[in-house]
Amino acid sequence: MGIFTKLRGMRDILPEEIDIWKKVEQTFIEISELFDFREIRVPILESKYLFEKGIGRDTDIVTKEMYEFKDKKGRDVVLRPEGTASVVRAYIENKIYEKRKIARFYYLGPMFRYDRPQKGRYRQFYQFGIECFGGKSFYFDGEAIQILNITLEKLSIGNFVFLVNSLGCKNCKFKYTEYIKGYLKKIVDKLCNDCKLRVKVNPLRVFDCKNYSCHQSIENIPSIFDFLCDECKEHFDLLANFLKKNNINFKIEHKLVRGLDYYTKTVFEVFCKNQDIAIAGGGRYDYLVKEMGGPDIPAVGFAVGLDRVVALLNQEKRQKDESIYFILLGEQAKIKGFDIMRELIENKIKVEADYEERSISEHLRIANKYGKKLCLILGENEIKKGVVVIKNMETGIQEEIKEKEIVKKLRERLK
RNA sequence: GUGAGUGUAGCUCAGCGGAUAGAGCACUGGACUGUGGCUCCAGGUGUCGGGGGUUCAAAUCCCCUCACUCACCCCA
Repeated sequence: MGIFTKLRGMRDILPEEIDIWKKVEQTFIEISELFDFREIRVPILESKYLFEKGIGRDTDIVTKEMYEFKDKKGRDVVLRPEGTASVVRAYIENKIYEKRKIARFYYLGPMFRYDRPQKGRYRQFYQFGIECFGGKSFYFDGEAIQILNITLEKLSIGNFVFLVNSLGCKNCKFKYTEYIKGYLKKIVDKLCNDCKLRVKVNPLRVFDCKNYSCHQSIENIPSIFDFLCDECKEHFDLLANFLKKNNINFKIEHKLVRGLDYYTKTVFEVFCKNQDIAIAGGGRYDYLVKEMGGPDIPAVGFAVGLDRVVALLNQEKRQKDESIYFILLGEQAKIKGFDIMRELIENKIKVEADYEERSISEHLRIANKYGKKLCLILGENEIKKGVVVIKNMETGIQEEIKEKEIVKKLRERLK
């Protein structure tokens, strides 16, 4: 090991893994674009206050998980911990609402949270997300879930389920939270230390506690559904009906609460049973645009943890080296080899060459180790005859071919 | 931020107070000088994560530190 190592929670994504990353990203992009979502690229560095306002001042993300520092002018800046706040900012700042009734965006890129790393969790991680502004119909919620579902299916991610809940509108959410706070205060002695804190900061989070005794204590706690107004209830019922009709594997989870303050009405999460981990989360945020200084416009979106999706796919398979290994023996062959390679790349045939002086045995051993299917051999003998040898590494069969037929023959042999 | 576990060869790991620190795979050279995989032979495989301490003696025990892994909090 050298002197330098990567910072904690950071990672290198090596070429072997890149194909699968590209596939995951491309699939999300493709499906989202088919629903006419458009890419938006927002800065990685933003003002700290954007997230205090957006995510919530008391959330864990803001209080202890942001990479924050002062720039040279003393401004408080942070590496973005999530994408929604930035996209909302851009939506308002660029007055998109003047141009479009419904505005659909997708984004892609690194996010940063100063957490302790563990399985599926890094300090720099990657998210793909969509945000749809301007629609309050449940169909927009359904569309977001549908996009996620189609993409995950297309990627052959198995064994996942959508957990769905409603937090209600501003009024319902407030009433319920106050009720729960009162309820918990009465039984506070039975709760664990973490939960005692939660009662003050975010009472609904007590639902997520894994402590058995806490679980018992709140077993009979009334559900949010007893507090939903008619409109919220209808919104949720219609969405549930939509999901059923579209054969989406979902489960109503009354105790699903998400840690970002801005969510209202629909919240959901994609939970993968194989890894026992959530790979995506999202929901509706009808007041955020207004709270951040824009007009009163509802919105819904989700974010996917790409690292986690890639991890699920990575266990499955790896690809073989598809390029051709070009063996060049001697100086003359190298000179001539460049002419041939030029012709190959013009015909989109991938070729790898090693220009070091090596014996043919060594070259073949290397090609074998790399898992090459075909080798191209060019040495003095071949130059004299005006030919090149194609060797199939699986069968061992070699054939001499005329220079002019190289592209044609390689195409045939690559099939 | 809290808790647990692990750091020894390129990789996977054994050694857990005693001599010059080991195995498998990989790697390098040769048998085989323009033909890989198979076999055989010969070999480097090393700040034992770093620093300090205990001891005649430390990879081994103790303390500190760093890194990784997992769990909690929280989240993708």
